[in-house]
Amino acid sequence: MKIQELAEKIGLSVHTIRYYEKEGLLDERHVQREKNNYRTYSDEAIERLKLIKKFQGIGCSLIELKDILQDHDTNTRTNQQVIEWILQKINEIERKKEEFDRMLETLNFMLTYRVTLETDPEKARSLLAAAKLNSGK
Amino acid sequence: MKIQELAEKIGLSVHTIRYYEKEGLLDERHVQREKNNYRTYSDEAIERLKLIKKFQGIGCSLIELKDILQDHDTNTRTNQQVIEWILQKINEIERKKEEFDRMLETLNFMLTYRVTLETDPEKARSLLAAAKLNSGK
DNA sequence: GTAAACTATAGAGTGAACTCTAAGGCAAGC
DNA sequence: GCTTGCCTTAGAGTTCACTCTATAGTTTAC
Repeated sequence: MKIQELAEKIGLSVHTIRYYEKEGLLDERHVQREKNNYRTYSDEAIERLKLIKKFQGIGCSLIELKDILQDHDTNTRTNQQVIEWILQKINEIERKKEEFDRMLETLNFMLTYRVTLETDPEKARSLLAAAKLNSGK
Repeated sequence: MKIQELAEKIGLSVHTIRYYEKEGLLDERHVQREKNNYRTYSDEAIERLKLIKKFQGIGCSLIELKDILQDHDTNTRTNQQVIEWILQKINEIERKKEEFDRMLETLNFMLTYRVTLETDPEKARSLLAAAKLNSGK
């Protein structure tokens, strides 16, 4: 498939896809050239780009991904190093999930405050005051 | 308290704190000027900056935060709009948590693959092949 | 009283990840 | 065969969130 088709399939711009290639995130398994110099993408390219998007979603940089996503036979990283990285990422995500839970609590309080403000501003202020006392503990 | 003390307390640089002020994330409740033009920060500034850090951790931009964190009496946003924003954020976080769970699955698979590769490369390749079949379903 | 350490400002520089532009080559439809 | 649209490249521009520099004024410690 050609670049635009791929772009539409995965929701990236053609610019971004070419940029990722330039940054070394795609290799010959994902993209080849035709006689006219046009890029042709394999189905593996779809999977690869989806994986990149996933990893980006959890806050990985492109450089990090480049290092890690390379096949085991290219030896910029040893298998042990990759295992270390994966374990670390798993840990990071666990911690982020906890952070999200704390954030949900904060947002829920903000919501209660704002909703109360609509109907009973007096009560809202007392909620705020109570929260301040709690935070100061 | 002066800027450096605040910076040390919350783990930001003095540059960043001044930058946040310039971007409208702090107001007179958080920072005032002394006769010598030095900034003095209230305890509320600590809370505010901690909150900003929290929100940043879940991927909010500073512009977004500026809009939302302003007190209800400043009317760039109505209370209803803020409530909408909070509900949307809660939703976003719930979805992100799901994404994290899927990501953990992916990472766990990658880990299994890499660990297997250490001891039994043949088996590792069959894991990969099985995964490809599954992804194509 | 002077040197070191802090404060202020304006504005330049950085790095990541795009995003867009210009200038040209190929391809498909009429 | 020509227009429209997609493809190529190199490289410039953008945005975000800092981060740093230069220059100058103020405060503190000895």
